Amino acid sequence: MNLRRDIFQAIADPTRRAILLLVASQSMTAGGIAANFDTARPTVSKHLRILTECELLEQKKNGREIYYHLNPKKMKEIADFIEPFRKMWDERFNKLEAIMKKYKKK
Amino acid sequence: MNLRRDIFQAIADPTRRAILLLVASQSMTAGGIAANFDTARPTVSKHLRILTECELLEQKKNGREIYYHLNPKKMKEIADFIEPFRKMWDERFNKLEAIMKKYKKK
DNA sequence: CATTTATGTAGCCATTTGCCTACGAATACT
DNA sequence: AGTATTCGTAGGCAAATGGCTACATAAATG
Repeated sequence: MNLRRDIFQAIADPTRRAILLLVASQSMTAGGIAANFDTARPTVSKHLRILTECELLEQKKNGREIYYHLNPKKMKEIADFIEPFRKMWDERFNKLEAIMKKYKKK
Repeated sequence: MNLRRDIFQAIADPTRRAILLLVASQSMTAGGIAANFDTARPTVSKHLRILTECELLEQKKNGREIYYHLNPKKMKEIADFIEPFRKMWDERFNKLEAIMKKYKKK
């Protein structure tokens, strides 16, 4: 399981999306994360590796435990992709944009 | 090439993301879309099928031509996934939210 | 120091993916 | 009618994916 390591590929797997949501609020150990899934621990470990390699997650070692936490900057890259489409459905967004323009002028 | 047809899987492929961006501003025919890529036309056709099956694209037949156009509602589903993470990087978003609250109160 | 605990890695396997070359179906053109 | 054009589908293939069972490594624990 190598090659093709980009955020979109990473996000494509349901388990990996679940991991991201799980770690969003607080950092968790590899084991703690794995405990939330039915798949074998090494399988989750592989998912963590993929998420880490594409920098959606970051590690922080603490003794023999490894904590994983989200990297918001990388999450933003996904948002950036859909941003051009946003105006196509979100009127509220346009309204806010308009307000923001006024706000900046002041 | 069957099974597992969801937006995230669809978005995972670079060619398919390019197609979405291409069709964003205007609807295009299958051939017109394929002309923008180096891959064989049937390959692009398959990508179009996948995007259509997961409802990111919609077809509109016109004679022997088939026009593809974006379905913003489905694009929003991707945005919905990252929405919970947005506050982690976008201060501007928070600022706008604050302003919006005031705005609504009036 | 031997043992348990927390993780990652190796290697194997079935399934899925993306791509290509025919080929088929339907509509337009002469 | 016969031919050209626009598309989708079938089938085959190499590579990637996700999962599992050992096994390796490294840090706590008794």
